Amino acid sequence: MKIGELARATDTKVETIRYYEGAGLLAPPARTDGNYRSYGTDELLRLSFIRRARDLGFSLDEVRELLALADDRDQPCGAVDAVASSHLATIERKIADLSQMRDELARVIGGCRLGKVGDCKIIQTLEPLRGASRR
Amino acid sequence: MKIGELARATDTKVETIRYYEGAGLLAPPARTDGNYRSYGTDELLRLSFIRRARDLGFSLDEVRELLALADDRDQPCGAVDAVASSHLATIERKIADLSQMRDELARVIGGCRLGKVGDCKIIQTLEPLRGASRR
DNA sequence: GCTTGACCCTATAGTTGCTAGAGGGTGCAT
DNA sequence: ATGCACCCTCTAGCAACTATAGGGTCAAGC
Ligand SMILES: [Zn+2]
Ligand SMILES: [Zn+2]
Ligand SMILES: [Zn+2]
Ligand SMILES: [Zn+2]
Repeated sequence: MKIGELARATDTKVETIRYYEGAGLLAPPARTDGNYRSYGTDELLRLSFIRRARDLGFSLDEVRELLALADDRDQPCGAVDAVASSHLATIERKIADLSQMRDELARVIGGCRLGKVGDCKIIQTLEPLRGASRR
Repeated sequence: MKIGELARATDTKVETIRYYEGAGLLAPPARTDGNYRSYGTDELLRLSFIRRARDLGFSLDEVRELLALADDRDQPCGAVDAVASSHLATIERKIADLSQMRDELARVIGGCRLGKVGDCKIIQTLEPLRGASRR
């Protein structure tokens, strides 16, 4: 199949597929006489793998690692688990950071009485030495 | 004060301060005879504002907007509230997305029995079609 | 008065993961 | 032969920095 078909089949943009090839996630495929990339089922499977991993938030480096690990089917899967678990920890850290941001931001916004800018709690919070609330 | 002092006072890297200047968040400051940037209290306050806004996750575009709004102290603060509220909504969307990722990833990892890669639930989840019909 | 070292300067490229464009070639139908 | 959808390579752009390279400045110590 041509790159456009592969793109439709995997819900990926054509440019992204070419980008993955340049990034070493997909091997350079066979070419037609007209120099078009020509893909088969293997590439479809590999790209599906990549897309699913990306949907789970894995970085391209992690995806590369997972792809390499997936090829050694008889090895123990501890390394796979390690990549996934450390990624999960990263996501949880991000959620924690964002939740703290959300709480603080919501608190600040809650203080706004929709008056003048000079009296706005949001602005005062951002202006440390001129306004009220310090932390 | 020189840029290094300002950097220490605001917990910002020197390069970041210069970057903010190039990005139009800080005006080009006065220079010494030796062509060193020379900052005063105004710049310290402005950079503190920027850092606090960044800590709350505002984009540089949003910070620019907030800085502009903060200057018109007699205007109503509705626009400030709008920027902050829409940013809060963005953060909440991010948290929701990441939480879904976390749940799915945790579920997948929970299925791993630490056997061989070929039997690993993590790998199988990423390889949608291979579980049934391989090659 | 000369060197050392901490600090400063500009300009440019790298990071992540794509996305968009320019400027062209291919393949098929009308 | 002409239009059109699709493909090609190469380059630049996005956010928000960060990190070099290759210099200049300034005060202290010998
Ligand atoms: Zn990760
Ligand atoms: Zn307000
Ligand atoms: Zn925002
Ligand atoms: Zn496993």
